[in-house]
Order: sequence, then C-alpha cells, then structure tokens
Amino acid sequence: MIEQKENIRMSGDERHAQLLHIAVKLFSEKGFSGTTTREIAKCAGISEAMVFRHFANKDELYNAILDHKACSHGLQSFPWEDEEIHHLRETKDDFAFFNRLAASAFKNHKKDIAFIRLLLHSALEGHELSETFLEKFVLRLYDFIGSYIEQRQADGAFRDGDPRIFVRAFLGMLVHHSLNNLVLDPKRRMLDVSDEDAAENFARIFLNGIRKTTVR
Amino acid sequence: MIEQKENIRMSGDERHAQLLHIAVKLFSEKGFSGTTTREIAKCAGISEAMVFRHFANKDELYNAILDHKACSHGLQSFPWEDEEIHHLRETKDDFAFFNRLAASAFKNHKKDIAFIRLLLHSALEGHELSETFLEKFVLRLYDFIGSYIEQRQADGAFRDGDPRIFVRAFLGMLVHHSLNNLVLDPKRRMLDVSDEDAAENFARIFLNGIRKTTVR
DNA sequence: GTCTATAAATAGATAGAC
DNA sequence: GTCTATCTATTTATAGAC
Repeated sequence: MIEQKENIRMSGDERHAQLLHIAVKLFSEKGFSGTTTREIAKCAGISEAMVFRHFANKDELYNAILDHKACSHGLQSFPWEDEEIHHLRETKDDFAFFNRLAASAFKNHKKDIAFIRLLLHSALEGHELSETFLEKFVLRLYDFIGSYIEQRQADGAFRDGDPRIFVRAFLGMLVHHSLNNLVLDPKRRMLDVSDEDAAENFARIFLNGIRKTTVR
Repeated sequence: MIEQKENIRMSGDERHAQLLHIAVKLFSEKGFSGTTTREIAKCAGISEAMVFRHFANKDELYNAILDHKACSHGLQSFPWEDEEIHHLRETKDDFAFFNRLAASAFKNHKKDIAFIRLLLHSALEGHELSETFLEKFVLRLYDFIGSYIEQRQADGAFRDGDPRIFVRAFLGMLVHHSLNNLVLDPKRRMLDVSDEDAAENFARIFLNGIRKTTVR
C-alpha cells in the first residue's frame, strides 16, 4: 500500500498528483480493470467522490497517467543522452559501450518497475501507452545502437549482417533479463546473478558474436 | 469473437470444453478481471446460468484452465522430447542444435499466442499459472541447455563462464523476439524479419559469443 | 476541498420452470 | 441441458451539504 494519509487537506494540485501516483502504482500492480476507484480513494485517504472531482471518470484518470508517463519520463534516461555512453561510442570502445548500455538499462528498469508493469498491461490490454513507448523510445534505441553497429561494420570490426537483427539479439538479452528479475521470476528461481555479472557476460557474448576478431 | 453458436444443444462435455476454450481466449485477451461471465456466456451462445452450472464460480473456471493448460500442453512440445534436437545434441552439432532450438521455439510460440498472453496476464496478476510454468518448463529448459553447454565446456569447445547466464542470454534473444512479434509489436515496426533468419542469426551470434574458435 | 448518501450500472451467482 | 427472472454485491458515478 501507498501513503494512506488521513485527514490531510491538500491543495488541488497536490491531490491531483497524489492520485496520479497512486493510480500508477495500482494500475501497474493489478491492471486497469483490476483496480477500483474505491481502492484508489482509500489509498489516498479521501472519498471516492473526490477522485471523480479530479478526474471525470476512470478512463480520464488512465489517460492522465499515459500523458504524464509517456512525456515526462519514458524509461527515464535515454542512452543517447548519457555522456559516458556517448563518449564510449565516439572512441569505439566496443566492450565498454555495450557493457555500459546493459548496466544502465538494468539500473533504469529496476528504478521503474511500475512503469514496466504498466507497459506490459498496456500492451496486453491494447492501450496506447505501449505503442507510444515503442515509437518514442525503442525505435530510437534501434537506430542508436544499429547505427553504431553499421559504423563498426564499415570499419571492418564487426562482421556483416542486418544490424537491426543484431540489435534485437542484444536488447533481447537485456529486456528478458530485467523482465525475469522484476516481473516473471522475482524470486530468482531460474537464475540469480548480479546485474554487473549479467551486463558483462551479455556484452561479451554479444560482442564476440558479431565481431570479426575474438577477444576474451 | 469466437464461435457464438446459437441454439445448439451440446453434450455436457462438449459444452464444458467449449467454455474452457472460450475462457482461455477471453482471459488471454483481456485478463481475468477484464473478462465477464456474461461475455463468456454470450460468446458460447448460452445463458450465464449455464456457465455457473459447469463451473461453480469464476475462479473455478480459471483454475480449470490452469490445470488444463499447465498439464496438457505447456508450450506444447518440450525440446527435450524432440527427436531431432536430441540427435543434434548427441552429435554435438552446435550450430544446428541452437538453430533448431530457436526455430522450434518460434514455431511453438506462434502456435500458442493465447497461452503466452495468458502467462503474461498471470504473471502480472500474480496467479499461479506463470509460476507453474516456470517450474515445469523453464527450469527444465535451463537444465537441458545448461547441461549441454557444460558438456561442451568440458570438451574445450566453449569458453568458461556460468552456463546458466549463457542460457539466459540465448533464451533472452528467443523470448524477446517472440514477445515482440506476437504481443508488443505485432505490426513489426521495430523489425520485420523471418523467423528463419532470426533463428539463424541468433544461433550464430550466441555460438560465436561463447565458442572458443570463431566460425562464420 | 471534502464529506455522506445515494443513484445507476454492472458483475457474479441462484432459483425454479421446462 | 437450458432458459428467464431475480438477487446480491460491487463498482462507477453523482447530488447536495459543510
């Protein structure tokens, strides 16, 4: 449960933000139809009527979340805005580049489990959040990593092949690992390994997998 | 929508099976709480009362699905029961082994999208299906592939490292690819590639990634 | 901004006739 | 095996007082 504050009179904006926050949490945990407005109200420590004062109906509340989430973060930080990653890309330090990509992905995923769950729910329920996310984030990620791979292929460092398939292979390792740890197998029954080890291993496997010269 | 048969009097068993089938479809599309018994009844072309004649309540219907799904298929076919895969494993044909694993995974995933969606819903909603699946299928898969990798490490063919992390890397590529194609990005906006190409590429990347000698 | 009370709609579940 | 009718509980949503 979240806050559950009682008898605290908030300003309209505060209450609005609080409700959004609570709704994100609850929707991400139990999905849209699995969450009741009653619960949201109780969690905020106010009556249901107040919830409907802030949001005309449940759908509007959901849409407010989408706007908020899709714009304000995304998955928080974009790799292409990370200075170190940018630098590693420039200097063509292949291993450090992919290792850092993996490590920062894991860190961000862990920071925003609620968002990841929301995304999954959204994808399953066919809401727009997941599509917006693909467009605003994943598509660019493919470009960002894909163009680096292309570059290194031109350098003669990586072997030939569709860069986007390579990207999918790499992202697959990352996303699947986070999804396992955070959603599917939080008890770590399949595999319990530190994010650092995972990042290092994945970077090495991937790099050896697409590089012309093998490095150990 | 499914069948929507009308005025057809079925035997008890037929009706029972039909309801299960419809419920799987609807639950997998909209989740448990997102599906109403009314809808199920309408879809089957009978009254709600009939649904409750077959299943005491909604939960029981859900459990019946779990039993049915978790036991009778799983994800249908187990790789360790596939003759060809078994043979490739014996003969240590590394590339063919992993390639075939990938290809057969994609084929099975595609055949059972409903089950995959059900699994995701189940994981998000915290039902037991996903846990059962992990135990009955994924855990064994880790063992199956992991032990092969161990073997090949002992042979001196694969480099050192935790076999289970290697497995995660490989399964990551496969699962992520299917999840993208079947659930997250069915329109193939990120990447549109044939399963054959994907399987081949993933097997090659992975194998070069963990092998001592590079092969192209 | 907040409440209580309540309406309206929908969901799950049952009774009893055929 | 099937229906109609109905009941109850829950959920969404509104009214009106403070």
